[in-house]
Amino acid sequence: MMKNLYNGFIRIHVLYHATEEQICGIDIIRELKRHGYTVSPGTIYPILHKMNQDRLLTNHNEIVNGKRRIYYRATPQGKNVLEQAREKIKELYDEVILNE
Amino acid sequence: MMKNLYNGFIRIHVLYHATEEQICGIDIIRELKRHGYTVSPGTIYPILHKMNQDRLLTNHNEIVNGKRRIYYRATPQGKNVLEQAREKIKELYDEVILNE
DNA sequence: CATCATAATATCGAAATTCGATATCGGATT
DNA sequence: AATCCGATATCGAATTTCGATATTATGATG
Repeated sequence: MMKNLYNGFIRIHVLYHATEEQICGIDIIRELKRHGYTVSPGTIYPILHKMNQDRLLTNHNEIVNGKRRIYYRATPQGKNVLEQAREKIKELYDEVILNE
Repeated sequence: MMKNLYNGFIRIHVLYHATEEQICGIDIIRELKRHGYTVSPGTIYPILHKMNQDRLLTNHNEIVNGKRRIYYRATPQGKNVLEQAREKIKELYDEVILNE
């Protein structure tokens, strides 16, 4: 049950990083691991595809070290969704952390 | 897509309130509305049942104003899950809010 | 004591999502 | 052109989602 407590968290992390810099699937898996989330390729790629399809992320190909990578960046719409998410995070924080 | 960004947030709010006081479905719908989340009965009751079944919440009946209410409180396990969630929230906050 | 009104909860079920497992792709090296 | 391997794509059974709808339980009414 409590696995999917954090699905939204993961998406927000992705959106945030895609705002700061261009990211690819492998980068994100590593980045999320740093945050304590272990996500497999079968998890992250469908997320990226969905967010791309929903116009929250754009993508372009690059060759790095002889390997093809698909880099993603947040679109204006993606940034907008992130901004809304920030409000929700602040509120959750105020309620659950500051009142503890 | 972005509706289910906040599913986890809603569950955490529920868990938090169930730690502070006893809550019933109707209370939660009102409380979540206060936080900007509009959830219907068809959404909240399955959530409560699931969390109850997963031993994060206990329940007991009460008659209030001639109506039966099922009140929920967080179990020790539920409080534990909330505690873990707090860590994740802090981390998300540090990353997404403080670095903005 | 039936019946109604209503607050609160329960259930349904088609559609969407989840994610580990597995397959595929594409460039480099030899 | 064969092979390797980092990176991405796909599969699909199981689970989740949530608006719509039904049911329940209690007090009030006649």
